This record gives sequence, C-alpha cells and structure tokens, in this order.
Amino acid sequence: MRAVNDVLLKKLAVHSVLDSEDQAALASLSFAVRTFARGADIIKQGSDPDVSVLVIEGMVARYQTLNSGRRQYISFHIAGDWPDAQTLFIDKMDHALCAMSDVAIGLVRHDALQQLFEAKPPIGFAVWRETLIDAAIFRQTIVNNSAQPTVPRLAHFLCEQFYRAKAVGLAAAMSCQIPLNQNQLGETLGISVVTANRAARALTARRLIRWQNGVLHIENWERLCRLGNFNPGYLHLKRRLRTG
Amino acid sequence: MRAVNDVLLKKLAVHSVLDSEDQAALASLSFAVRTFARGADIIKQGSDPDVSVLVIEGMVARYQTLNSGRRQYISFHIAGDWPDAQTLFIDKMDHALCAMSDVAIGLVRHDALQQLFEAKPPIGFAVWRETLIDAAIFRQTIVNNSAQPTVPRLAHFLCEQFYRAKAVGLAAAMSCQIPLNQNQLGETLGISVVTANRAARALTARRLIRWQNGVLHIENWERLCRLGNFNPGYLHLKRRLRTG
DNA sequence: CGGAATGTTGATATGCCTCAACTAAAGTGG
DNA sequence: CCACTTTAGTTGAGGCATATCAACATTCCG
Repeated sequence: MRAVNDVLLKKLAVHSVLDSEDQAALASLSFAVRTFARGADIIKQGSDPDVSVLVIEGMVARYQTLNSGRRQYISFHIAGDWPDAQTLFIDKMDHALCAMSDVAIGLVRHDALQQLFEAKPPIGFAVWRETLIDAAIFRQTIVNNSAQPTVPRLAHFLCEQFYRAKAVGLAAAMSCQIPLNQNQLGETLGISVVTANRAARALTARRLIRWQNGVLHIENWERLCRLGNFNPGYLHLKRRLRTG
Repeated sequence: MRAVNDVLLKKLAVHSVLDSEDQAALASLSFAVRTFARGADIIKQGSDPDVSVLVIEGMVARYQTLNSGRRQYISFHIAGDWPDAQTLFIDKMDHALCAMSDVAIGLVRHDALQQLFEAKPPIGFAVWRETLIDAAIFRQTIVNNSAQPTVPRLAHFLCEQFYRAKAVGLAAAMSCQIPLNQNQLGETLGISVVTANRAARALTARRLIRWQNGVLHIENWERLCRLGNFNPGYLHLKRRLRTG
C-alpha cells in the first residue's frame, strides 16, 4: 500500500503548485488508516463526522437513498480523492459514503485540517480547489443525466472515469477499473438495470468498449468521446492528457 | 438598491459566524456594480474571468449549451449568492452565467479576495462554506433530476427555490419570485416544454401552487414538500425556517 | 393593428420501464 | 467434490411516461 501522505501530495500536485515548506506541512499531517470491504458504508447519511476521508486504494462512492428505497449514486472517487473535503465546513452529511470495491482510506481530524489551513493558506486553497473541481464534476453530471439519452450518457460517464483515472496514473494505456455492476450503473445514470445493460451492449456492439469483471477497456476513445459529448475541460486539469 | 457589502454580510451571517474585525474587513472590499437585462449573458462559457460575481438584485443562472443547441440550466442564484466563488481557483469557465431577470451584480477582483482570505482565514472559510453548500445543492439536483418523475421533480425544485428565498428574507409569507418561462423550466428539469407545462398544471390542479408572471404562490407547503420528497437538510442552514 | 413570445391542449410516436424468463458464473455447505 | 443458492448478466414482450408535432389561445409590445 502506498503511504498516505504520498497519495495526497501527488494528487494535489496534479492541480496545484505548493512550495517545499507547504509540502512538509502536508507530509506531517497524521492519518489513521482503515479498510472497508466492498459494499460497506464508510459514512452514513445524517451523521456528523469530525474526520475527513482520503481515498488510498480502491473506489468509494457518494449516494443518497430515496424514500422509494432506490439508491442514486452521485459521484465516484479513487486514490488521492478527498470525497468529503465537501463536509469540512458542513455539519450533517446529506449523503452517504460507501466502498465500491475493497478500499483503504485515511482519516484526518477536521480540527487538525482547519489549523493547517489557517497556518498555511496555500494548502487550504489547494484543497478548496479540489472541492471546486468536485463541484464542477457535479455540474457536468447534472447536464449528462438530465439532457443526454442513455447511450451517450453512459459513454460520457465512462469517458470521465477513465480520464480521471488516467490523470492520477491509475489507468493503463487504454483501460481502468470501474467496479460497478449493472444495477449500480443504472442507479448512477438514473436509468433501469435493463436499460443500463442495453446501453452497455450498444457500446460493446459498436466496438467502442469492452467491459468485464469491473475492468473497462476502451477500444475507440475518439468515437466514445464524440458519442458522449465528452470534453474534459470541466475536470480542470492543468494540461490535456495523452490518450493514445 | 441595497448596498453591496450589506447584502454579502447578511448572506454569510445566515451560514457562518464572523467577529467584528472580520466583518470590517469584509465591509472594506470594493465592488464594481453593474446591471444586466433579463436574458443577457454575464459570463460566457470558456472565458477566464479575473473577477467574482455577487448577486445584488434579481436572479442569475448557470447553464451549459449542448451540441444539439439545447440549454441545460444548472442552478439559480438570488441576492447574496456568490455564483462563481465556484470559479475563484479555477481557470476556465465550464459553464455560462446569465440573467433570468433584470439584475444588479457586484464584481470583485479575484486577487483582492485571495489576499483577504490569506489575511483573514475565517472569511475564507465562510466563503468556502458557501461553495460547499452550492455543491450540496448540485448533488441534490443530480438526485432530483435523475431519480424523480416529472411532477415530484418540479415540486422539489419549487420547494428549494422558495426555501432558499425565505432563508435570506426574499420571500413573502407564502410566495416568491421564480422568473422562468416553461421552456426554461423544461431545460432546468431535463424535460420537454410540453411536459413542463403539464407538470405545472398538475400542481396547480391539485391546489398545491399558483404560478403566474414569474411569481410563485404556495398553496399547500406541507403536501408540496411531501410530493417532492423535499427535505431542506442539504441546504445546511443553521436552523429550520418557519414556513407558515 | 400586427407580430412575437408564452402558455395550453390533443394526437401520435418512441424511448424507457416493468415484468418475466433464462443463462452463466461464483460462492457455499453438505 | 458436487448440489444448491446467490449474484450478475441477457433478452423478449408489453405498457406507460415522456417527446415530438401541430394547432390554437393569450398576452405583451411595438
């Protein structure tokens, strides 16, 4: 397993520039490492956590449960992501956090973070920036789930996951891990399982992807992006990635 | 027209606690005031603004334009809101900002803000908190637009708009301004104009609302909330509001 | 007065949902 | 090791909610 502070530094470096003093301060943050099995809840909706979660390994997701019992997944997070920097200045969780695969996470106390941000504003700005990129991803999800038919919607979703994995070095040349089953996929895109299945088959039939056992292979990146109207600008990376 | 800094102070006070020194620092921020006519673009998608926008009067919206030409509205903002605190640490606008009604806005330079945040971290935290609440609203919009049928979806949208207006003193006992036409409503909820019309008629027919000329009257708050599965927790106000 | 923007309604088409059955793969316990 | 159950994926059929098309009503504004 990679060292916690390492994961964090590397991730922030993708988006922000920190001097060596700031980096040292970051490295001195103390994290408690915990693991969760696939499917487990990490933070429950309605709770009031005093710690923040950093993903070290695996994939975690935010979701909400509706009165009908249906779940709606909101976003997915991989190593280096900080899914509840979102909750730093917020009292009560308006959603839950769960493990999509077996995961390792680092926990750091909110008050320790707040002290660090007061002492080193640039670090606070870097983390703030992370939360703003998160928000940009939410906005894009609103657009994708509200305004695209199912097949482009799935295409866009896959493009985003792959591109983000690539950006932090977690993707192979043309493949990455997306450990969702088709039921969860439906609850992500706001469609039924059957429609999720048919959308996935449609992309496979057109030879744009292969997707088995939680591993996505992209067969035609160019066309997949075009079909999904995917344009990575909203991810606000410092530079375009090479995608084969 | 209300004084710019006044609007800002009052809004932050709804969510955060600032001491008198911080308040003084905030009051000293200098804003350039500008007005826009209904329908005008305030910031274009793809631009790289060096100023931040504070809404002083009227309603502004974020939206994206799809390749098909269809617009998807993402969020709406009223006096006191800071719609692009979201873009403070972000280079390029991934969406546009437009005026839904005639509006007045205050502009403040990014670098002035950043200096203020370095000098007075609590102010930065308060604004950060604002952006996190914005993000919470985005999350809820994902859930609403992805997982609710059209009539509850509209109900939820109206509940949110009214509740937010109420929270900052911009709503009458049981009514507030929602200056959208039915075309824009459709582009907000991800449905066609016709369906938007029928959803609005359905709520009217059930005597839950009246909605004319951009003014929404709520006839039965209780039932509207229940129908829309609206629970205001995600707005993260310090206390529940009295809603008659 | 005429034209544009907006709201309303009906008819038809269609994309997606639900229901249901079946296959395949992966545990699990005797 | 094999029978059994569970989980996940796949496919077809029929129904329903929403989109599209089209016409008309209403209001606003020049």
